[in-house]
Amino acid sequence: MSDSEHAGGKGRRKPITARELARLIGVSQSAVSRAFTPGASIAAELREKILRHAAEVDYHPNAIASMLSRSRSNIVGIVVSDMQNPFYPALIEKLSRALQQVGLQSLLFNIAKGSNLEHQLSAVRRYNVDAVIVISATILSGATLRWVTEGRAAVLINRVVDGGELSCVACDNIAGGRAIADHFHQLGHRRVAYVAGLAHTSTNLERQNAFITRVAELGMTLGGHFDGGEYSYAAGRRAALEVAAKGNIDAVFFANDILAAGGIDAFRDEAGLRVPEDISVAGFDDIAMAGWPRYSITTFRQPLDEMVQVTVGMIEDGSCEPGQSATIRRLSGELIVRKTTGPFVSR
Amino acid sequence: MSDSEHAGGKGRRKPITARELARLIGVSQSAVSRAFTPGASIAAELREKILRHAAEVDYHPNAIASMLSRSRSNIVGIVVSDMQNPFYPALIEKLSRALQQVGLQSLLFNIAKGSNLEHQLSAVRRYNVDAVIVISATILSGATLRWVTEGRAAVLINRVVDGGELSCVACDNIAGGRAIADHFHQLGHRRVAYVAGLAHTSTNLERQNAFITRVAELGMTLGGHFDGGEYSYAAGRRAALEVAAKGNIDAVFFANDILAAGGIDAFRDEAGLRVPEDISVAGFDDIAMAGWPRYSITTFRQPLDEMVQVTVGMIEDGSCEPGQSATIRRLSGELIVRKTTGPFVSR
DNA sequence: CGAAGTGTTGCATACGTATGCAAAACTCGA
DNA sequence: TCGAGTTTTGCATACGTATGCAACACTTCG
Repeated sequence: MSDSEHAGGKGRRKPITARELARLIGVSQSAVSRAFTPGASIAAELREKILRHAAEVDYHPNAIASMLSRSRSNIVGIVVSDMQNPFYPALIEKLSRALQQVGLQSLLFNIAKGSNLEHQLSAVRRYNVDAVIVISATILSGATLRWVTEGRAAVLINRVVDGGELSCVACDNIAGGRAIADHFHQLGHRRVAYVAGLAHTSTNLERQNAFITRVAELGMTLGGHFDGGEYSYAAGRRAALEVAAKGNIDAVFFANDILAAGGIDAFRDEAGLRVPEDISVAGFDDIAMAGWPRYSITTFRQPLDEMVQVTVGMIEDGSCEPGQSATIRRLSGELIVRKTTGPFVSR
Repeated sequence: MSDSEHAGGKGRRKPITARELARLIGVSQSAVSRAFTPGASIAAELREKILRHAAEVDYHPNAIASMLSRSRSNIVGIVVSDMQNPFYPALIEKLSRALQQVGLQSLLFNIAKGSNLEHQLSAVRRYNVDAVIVISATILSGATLRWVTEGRAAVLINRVVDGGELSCVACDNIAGGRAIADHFHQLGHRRVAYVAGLAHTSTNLERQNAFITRVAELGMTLGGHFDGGEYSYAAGRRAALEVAAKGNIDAVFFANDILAAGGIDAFRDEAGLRVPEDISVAGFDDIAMAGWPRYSITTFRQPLDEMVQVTVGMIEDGSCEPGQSATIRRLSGELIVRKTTGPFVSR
């Protein structure tokens, strides 16, 4: 039973290295490296020869060694904390695809809500990610700032931080809040309510303030302001029950679509209200489900593709590097009127 | 304007290395390494001293260098191709959390449906991931097998491959298909239909065959067998319209909940059928949405937590290494009866 | 007090690729 | 044919940590 190297057994055999391949062909290891480096100084002829032999012996450059040598990982850390809201998976999917498009991989840091962030942050740092994308409303601003102080490229998506040191990409929540208020007003509603997700998050504050301000400007009454405590279906349901219990509300703006979905179900099935005949409901984000007939939620659409494009652009051109002054990109969204809002009917 | 090293500016300053820290304290670089390695041979006293100084100068071990040195990355590649179905984000979230729990990070490989897999597979290989978890029904069996032949630890979730060379973790789809058939039969339905997602996937085949077989055993009639072409809301809707057009069907088993959701909406809103009075509907997976009152789908629940636990276990104990004989773990699910199925009413 | 045993530390090197620099090969015009 | 200019190639080293091995310190027992 010979144990020669071409045994081809099932065990994990050590992959071939650039140096071995080089010796095999009779060139230098540098040549192999250059053959796999686009734009490197190498004759086209030699490159092809090397690539051909590489394919034969199944050589793949070791990305780890490359990272160490170049002090660059080609990996982007994506920090997320809530994958239950379909908006985030949708965003992550588009992001990771766009990043792969430009040769970057996505290392997922799925941070648990309660646990100590410090420990998780240290993981982000040990892996020398080229950039960090934070897609989370729940991370404390202080900790996030510390990363950038640490000197790492970073982009916050769907969240804006005041300090002016972090680059952000977000939808124009102000315009969104106003648009919903205008829409309610146009339909004839006069007593409206707002349901928050997480009260202290920037997205919530922006939508909330814009909505409330516009409501006042238009002479409508803010009949209530509720806080779900989280951006979830269950929270929307709870808030809706409070709204229903309070009574005398024409229209409700939920801080996002998942809340709205929970709210709509609670109104219809638990509070005995018809939507939109008895009460109008609007959400935010325009997740896929919002377009389904069972919900058909009037909402403010976030420009997902554009957000992704801008974010990847910032990472590519280095404009989110710590040296640069932070960019804040506000992308405009779009009011999508569906069937959860309708004209006011006096009762 | 001095340019000294403590300038503390905003630019990305190079992180301190173990060797620098060592010189600073007056110990060897090995000592620093050992201080950060649990179980290494080092005096508790010295370790504490090193860790204290490390915290002061903000030293973090470079994970890249560690990977290269140990030929082990502590990274698990997660291969996904469809994040639209909420089942997958939910699974990924739980997986990444469980992996972090045991010190592993998740590198996300979000493979595009149409594009050439070869290119993406090579990325999986260049990063020396310790293991690969495939959570995708759409990857070709041949390509997947090639990875393992390549000699990498791998686990397939929610998909079983015949060759016996790959470890798999899956729900007992056979029992699920049977349970749905039994449930339909108990309710008095006699003419049933099946709606496939992707026809050639193992999950689909198992659910389908079990269902159809049991339907025959119980003396029911298979009134139709439809193929959505993908596991999506839109596909479910299309299939439901076909079912409705065909007519004379008592109950439909959709291959998963997303299909079922689309189907239910199409029955109710487009075909004018009541669910479950006119037609019963069952799904599979028990995604969060299936429990919402608007849908309240009767479904077969996959034991998500257990699947994650088993998968991480296989990676930890190395039982999915290429040398080992492949394990196939079948986890039992549970029929969840909700409101989309009801007793047969003669028409 | 010396020897054996145990626990701790440092030295030196390996991991696999990238790249500055110099040597070599090639091109082109005089 | 030779030299200047350009492209291509190889050499040598750096990247930062882990670890086998030997040296060292310390404990314990005879």
